[in-house]
Amino acid sequence: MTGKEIATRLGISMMTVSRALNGRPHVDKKTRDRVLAVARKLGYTPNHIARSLVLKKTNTIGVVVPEISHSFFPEVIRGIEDAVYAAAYHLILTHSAEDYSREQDAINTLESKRVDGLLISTAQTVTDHSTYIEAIRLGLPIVFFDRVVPNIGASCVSIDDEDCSAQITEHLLHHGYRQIAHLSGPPTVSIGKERLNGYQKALERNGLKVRSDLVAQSGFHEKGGYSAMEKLLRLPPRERPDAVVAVNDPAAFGAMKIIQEHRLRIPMDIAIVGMSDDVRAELMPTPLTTIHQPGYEIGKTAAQTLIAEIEGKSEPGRRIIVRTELVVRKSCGCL
Amino acid sequence: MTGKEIATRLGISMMTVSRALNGRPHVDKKTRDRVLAVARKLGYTPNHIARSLVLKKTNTIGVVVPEISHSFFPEVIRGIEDAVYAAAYHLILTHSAEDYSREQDAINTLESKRVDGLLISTAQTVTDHSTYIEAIRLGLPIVFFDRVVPNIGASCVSIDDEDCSAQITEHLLHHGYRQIAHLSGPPTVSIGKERLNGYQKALERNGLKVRSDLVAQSGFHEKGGYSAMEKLLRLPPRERPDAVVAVNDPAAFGAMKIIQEHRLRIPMDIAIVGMSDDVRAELMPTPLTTIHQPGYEIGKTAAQTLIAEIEGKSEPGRRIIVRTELVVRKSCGCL
DNA sequence: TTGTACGCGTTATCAA
DNA sequence: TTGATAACGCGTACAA
Repeated sequence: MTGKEIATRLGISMMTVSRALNGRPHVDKKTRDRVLAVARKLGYTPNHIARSLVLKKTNTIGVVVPEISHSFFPEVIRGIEDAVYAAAYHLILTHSAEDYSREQDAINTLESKRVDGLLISTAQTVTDHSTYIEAIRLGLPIVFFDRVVPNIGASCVSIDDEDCSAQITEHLLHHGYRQIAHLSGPPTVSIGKERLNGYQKALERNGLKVRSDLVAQSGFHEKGGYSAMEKLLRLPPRERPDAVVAVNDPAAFGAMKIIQEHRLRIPMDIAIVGMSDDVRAELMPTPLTTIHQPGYEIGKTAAQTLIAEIEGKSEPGRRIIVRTELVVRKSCGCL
Repeated sequence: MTGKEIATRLGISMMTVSRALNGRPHVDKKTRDRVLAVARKLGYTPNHIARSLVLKKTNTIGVVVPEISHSFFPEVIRGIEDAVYAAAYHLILTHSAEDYSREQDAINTLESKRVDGLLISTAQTVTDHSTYIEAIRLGLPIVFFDRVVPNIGASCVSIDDEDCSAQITEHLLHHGYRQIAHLSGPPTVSIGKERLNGYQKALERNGLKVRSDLVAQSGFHEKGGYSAMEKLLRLPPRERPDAVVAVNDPAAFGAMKIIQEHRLRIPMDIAIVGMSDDVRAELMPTPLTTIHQPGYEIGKTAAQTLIAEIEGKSEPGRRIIVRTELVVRKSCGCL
């Protein structure tokens, strides 16, 4: 079913059909009604592919996430979907599985599919930003979210990672902990670096030295948290941490597991805090103190920002910070 | 950057460029190398829109899920994404937010975008199947997953809901429970109906009558589970259930909450089981016995089935059952 | 109000 | 091995 068929069937021109179907002016009401009637009867479906080709606009945005199934990103995607739906856009979803070359693959195809813009949260293994820069140079708007790449001309939507990390570290300091360790994320990813910075600055602001033996790289997952914590527990008793700031909740879960296997008590022997407020955080044997990261809002804001840029209503290169909230539970020992 | 530009720049025809770029035969090796070199230098990106228009093939499938953020569907989507990526297809994601008209909207746009096939899990409020039937009639393959619509010519991938429900009900029966209640899903959705059937059949097979006062409609969410259970707890003590089969884990969580508010003990006073194996199930104060639903596998299988049908390698109308597993924890009282 | 010509970027077909 | 032509379905610009 094409517009042309409707046209010949009605003995009118394709143009009139097009105008009628799109609710454009300059078409007689009677003609319009006849067109709409025939269209409905014949089950006409407009062909967005053809339309996109001539208009050079797909009303589609491409999304690249590093991971689909861990509670935070689904929330973000829901926020994106809501914003995108409200603006009558659509969403091609790809995931990089934390793999750089797969991410590049995704970006290339998304470009081939002529999406109007890109929403990206970078993979852990990303080191080179040339793909992003090239896309931007060619006029394809990009908005980064959560794991962002600032200062290359793209807008970024995230929480203030450094500040969050400093805030939760200071929460521990104010409650008397002095040997505070950090389970750090991959240093290649923005949030890994910034959360480490926040942790260090909080210590320094409070007159403590940063001890490098108290920083263990865990990555973002439970397994990494487990083994990084294992390393810290091997320190001589007097040098062991009395509290731990994990780069995110899953890493904290892994750490909590091995702490318990060592028959140490949380928070009495070791306090621990996370970041992200995973669904599981409040259900742990000792509920986890953490920072709530509003995934839905991050997604929605990122999508709205991107669409505004696509439509020329907003300039690229903005840095948008979404507000977070400290959620105090039992694992930090102050309740 | 278009193929035509490469052609004029090299003084050859567009067709030769096309052949070279797509690795087709009948093009001189030297010519091919020159084309590829220029393409790279100029940053040429093939235009899938134009290609799709002439080929009548987008290599894209549309996915409609009722809900994005609740642990099961993200798993499914990850499975879909993996299968789709492996077959060099892409994925347009939409969500219906359990709303029928929004689902129809999504299907219509997906048709307009000329996706090669549809992967659907129906919204709760769906009553009318004509949109699906019409799409199938027009030659657009559909595969339903999880919440399926059998017997309309589309393949369905799901667990055997009736059997699962019967199995977990019999697990309770074998352990001596006799007044078993059911928190049921919406009767309009396949899994709601079938799980109710399974529950009833299990009772009947074991010589028990189904008591309608022990069936309370909870829907799929925590809140519904809470209020449905509230109703059951208002029964006179002797008529109260000694065990509960919830239609899914979230409904069970809601029920557990009010059971505890009534200072009743799980499983001593009331045993309870769920279905779906939510991430939170094992972390509840009393870990929940449930049936593990392999979301990743459901998604992957559904996508593979759809792609096979798109490519004519498989016939529609198949009924694929994915294996499940009973996960026994403390809430059923047999540990 | 309506219609005509042309173009969007690509591929299939057939001829050279 | 190469190229010319037509076609995919629609919208813009202009003319009638």
